[in-house]
Amino acid sequence: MALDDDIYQLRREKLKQIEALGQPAYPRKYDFSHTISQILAEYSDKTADGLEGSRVNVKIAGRIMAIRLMGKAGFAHLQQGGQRLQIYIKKDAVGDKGFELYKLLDLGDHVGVSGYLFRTRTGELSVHVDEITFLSKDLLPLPEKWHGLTDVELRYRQRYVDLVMNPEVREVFLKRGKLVQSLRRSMEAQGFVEVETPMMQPIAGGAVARPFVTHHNTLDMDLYLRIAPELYLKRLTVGGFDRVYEINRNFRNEGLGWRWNPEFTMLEFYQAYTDYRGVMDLTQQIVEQAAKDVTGGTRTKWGEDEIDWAGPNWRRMTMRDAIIHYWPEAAGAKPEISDFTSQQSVKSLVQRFNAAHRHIAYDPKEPAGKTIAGLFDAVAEEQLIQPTIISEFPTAVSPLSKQKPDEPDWTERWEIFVGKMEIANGFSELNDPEDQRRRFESQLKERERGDEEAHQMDEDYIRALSYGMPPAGGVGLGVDRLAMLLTDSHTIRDVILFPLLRPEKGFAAEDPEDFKNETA
RNA sequence: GGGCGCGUAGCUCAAUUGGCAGAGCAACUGACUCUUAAUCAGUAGGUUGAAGGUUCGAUUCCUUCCGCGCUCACCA
Repeated sequence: MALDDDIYQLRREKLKQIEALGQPAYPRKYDFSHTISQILAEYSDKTADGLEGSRVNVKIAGRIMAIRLMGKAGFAHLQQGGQRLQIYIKKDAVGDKGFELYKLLDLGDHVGVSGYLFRTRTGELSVHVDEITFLSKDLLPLPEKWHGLTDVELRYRQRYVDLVMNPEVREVFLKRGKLVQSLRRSMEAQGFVEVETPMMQPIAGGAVARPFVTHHNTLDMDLYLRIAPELYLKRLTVGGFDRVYEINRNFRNEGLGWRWNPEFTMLEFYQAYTDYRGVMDLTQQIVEQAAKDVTGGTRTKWGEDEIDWAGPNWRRMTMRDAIIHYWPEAAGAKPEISDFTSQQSVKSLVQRFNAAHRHIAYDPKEPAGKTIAGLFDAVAEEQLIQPTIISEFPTAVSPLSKQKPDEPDWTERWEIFVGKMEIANGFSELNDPEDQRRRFESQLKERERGDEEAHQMDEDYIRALSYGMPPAGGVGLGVDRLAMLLTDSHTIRDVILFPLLRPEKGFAAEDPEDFKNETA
């Protein structure tokens, strides 16, 4: 981008000429009488005669998205609030100075106009302008007017331009806003209290992921950007907040992909005196309600498929049943429930699957439960388009969940899958401090085995549990992924306004080391 | 990180077998007082991502690098 190129200079020149006409270059305010959407809503069905009979005076503001000059008159389309309205400027009506100003306008400029509503010969609702006020200059040219901006990199880097040019992008983010609103409303309706817990944590806990590290100078300590708020929210249940939730960012230092961004938004909530089944039903309701609030119905398009969010369409099965159900024919006879009990039989399942289907990584030293979870991802996740709740996860991959009373290798935990994505995760919260210590210790063994993502020991968390945490169910819900599903967006970057990108050449940030030295 | 693909004017895209780098929109000048992808006449705009190589000649072929996209493996 050249800020000193010809068009930029030329438009600066025009801005000076506009000032010479007595219009400030960057005025402070403009008192409009209507938004464009209000006018479209109120007057779209009024006839030409009707508008002439009782004249409607309006004052609107917007960005010029199309402009046509014809000698001593002209048209333009103003865009505001994602809507467009045509204006008609006639030299006789706006005067010499007003018309001079109109001739100095460019695509992308902001103006305010006052006038009355009428219909043109072709019937388009328009404003017959009697006064133009200049509001702000667009010094850089907008992208081409009917293809818009399609270059994906530019769309993400210059989202402001993307939003001006592509109304469907604006729509996605309005829907995302409605989604978050709906989630908050559902939580509040159930008596949950919204809280904010640390983003910077001395121990990155509550999930299994690699964290980002940062440093606090005064305390001279490293801190982790949180990978989850979980352990803090559960401390709050110890403190007597029986129903708490937080909607905020988590940070995970992992790869990027169509459903992964290093920072992502999560709704996480904890409800005392219930278990995984209680929060399962609640989460299903919340999600179904969100679909209704965002889209107005319970059926949404998802690529080639249609997702039905209505209650009766939800399926529930255990992880083991899902592996059996979705077991590929090519991999031979379906597994039996008993195949999931011993290390040896799990290993042979993996071997059968790998031989027939595709290769999944397998480390014979890892716990059988971890292998089973990997097997589930490979066998079943790809098949789960319609809302499906998978329950009973291996204890080995669930260090914070309560075990099933009759099967200690399995936990009271579930996840919701929709459109081949995990969108929520909930469980009966482990509140026995001694059991929790043992789970952390076995995670530490995994860490020693080379699993960088295994959970760290958190002594203060165990101390909190030792004061007595009520029985509780807790849930994490991926807001970005739900937004993707409800807007038919097939990459997470289309529901994040400013996704992470490599820094642009020439726009590089200051070296953090320099900054450190300056402040030291 | 591996594999595949892409990078040409501000934007959207062309360029035959390796043979003069082009169009539309945007911009500039002029005409036009109901247009709407306004129209009409004219003008300007390029280190073809960068460096190197092959060749009489490279947007085109080769190598390296940079950037982007898709995809596979790990994470939600």
